[in-house]
Amino acid sequence: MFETLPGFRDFPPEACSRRNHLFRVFRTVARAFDFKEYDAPILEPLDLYVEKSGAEIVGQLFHFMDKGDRPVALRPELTPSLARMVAAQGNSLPKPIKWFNLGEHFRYERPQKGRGRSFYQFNADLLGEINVSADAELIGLLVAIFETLGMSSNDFRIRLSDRATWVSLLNGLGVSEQALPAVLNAIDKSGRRKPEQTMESLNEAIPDQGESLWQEIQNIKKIDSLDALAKRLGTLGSEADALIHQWEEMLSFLSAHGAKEYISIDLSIVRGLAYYTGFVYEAFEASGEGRALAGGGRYDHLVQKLSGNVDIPACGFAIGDMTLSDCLESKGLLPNYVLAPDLYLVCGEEQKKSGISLVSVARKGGFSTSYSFKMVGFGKQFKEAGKSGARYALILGTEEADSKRVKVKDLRTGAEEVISQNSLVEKLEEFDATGGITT
RNA sequence: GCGAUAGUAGCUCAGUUGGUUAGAGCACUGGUUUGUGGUACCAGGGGUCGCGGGUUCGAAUCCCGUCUUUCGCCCCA
Repeated sequence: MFETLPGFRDFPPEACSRRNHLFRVFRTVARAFDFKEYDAPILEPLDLYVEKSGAEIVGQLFHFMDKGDRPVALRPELTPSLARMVAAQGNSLPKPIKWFNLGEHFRYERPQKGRGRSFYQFNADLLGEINVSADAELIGLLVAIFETLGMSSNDFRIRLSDRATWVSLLNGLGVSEQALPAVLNAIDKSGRRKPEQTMESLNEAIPDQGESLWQEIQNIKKIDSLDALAKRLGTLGSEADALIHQWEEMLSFLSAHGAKEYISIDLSIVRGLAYYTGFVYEAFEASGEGRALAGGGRYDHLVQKLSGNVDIPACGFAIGDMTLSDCLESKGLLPNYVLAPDLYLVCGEEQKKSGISLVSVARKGGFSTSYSFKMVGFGKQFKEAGKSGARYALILGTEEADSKRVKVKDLRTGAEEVISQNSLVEKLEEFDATGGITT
């Protein structure tokens, strides 16, 4: 027997329909925000990812040499492909660019709760706009997706932070430009590491000041309101005014989006990646347990880094399907879908062929229809009709066939009505419009 | 890559100090039923007990290895 590779999943119909439910919501809400769907290759040159993330990334990729001796990798993320695409079309694209994608991604990592080697991600990015209203639009989209999936403010929260604020605060603490990436990285990890480990990392970045810096960082991480932030920034002069203004703008835009109730100001969010430049955020289940449901932020210089010539500001976020499915399931928000036809044909052996012709008419009229492939009795066929979950049985015996009619039985109410075969589709639509057949 | 946990039918699980032909429920298929359905009753199919080796007269059971699952570490784009 063969099994799926570790970290990969099969999707039999029920699981597939649950997955497609997520996809449907992603697409519908993204369109409501006027984001355009795009796609990119699943297989890319290995260097595309090395360029962005460094050589260490290779160990976490599915990669191999193709038959033309090209080093290639299954995509672990979409941003580099997006940057290439945007850069290729350069300045000819009207701004802002609002694009989204829904696709499978691959990472060669140890499978764990909420993390596999193959997973689906919804990516939304907004490029060519520097104003915070763009960042707010994306968080608005994220919130709208979660709300459409049935979650409320009791179910999830978005922790909002700002890299620019961190950079100013750290500058104020005497952290040099060169040491910044390492310090930010240590801050990002500090939430899931022992304090000693963080201090060690900080000492490496800034010799002998790790301990005092760690004290300050812990204080900053506790900031959870605009007032507290303003107080802390107060010592920085005019730079502080600009930062506070950005925060105020952001929060008032989020209010306008109806997203404010989901937002927690939380400076402990930094995100591991070096390329974030502005607001960053992560969505979590309300209890704070588990992996992030989604994450994103502003990355104003990444496109230039990857493309070499086109400089375009950008922000975006991604939602992974595994943590989200787990979360929705635990809240009973992933209903089991009934994959049922609308109609089921019940007929005598003599009427099989004309029955299938009738089925063909119903199908063209938009009604999903099944029938038994075997010659079995009426009783058996009714049993199968019931099991199929169909709303109506189409009954075609000698009585009906002789008079070019067909009996329609509402399998929920048990009521029946004999109608002309010519009017099948229109009568079925009528039955559905009035809530079925009643006696 | 490291540590822990588990693996018996499609699913959930029994299986005695090692002892005859490995079981149950659900699911599936067929029948009771050749014009009225999901119930009921009856029957059936389906297992190299994860895989490989070892101990033993005899292994689902004990030992070793290996693969896979789940959880944690590392990492988390």
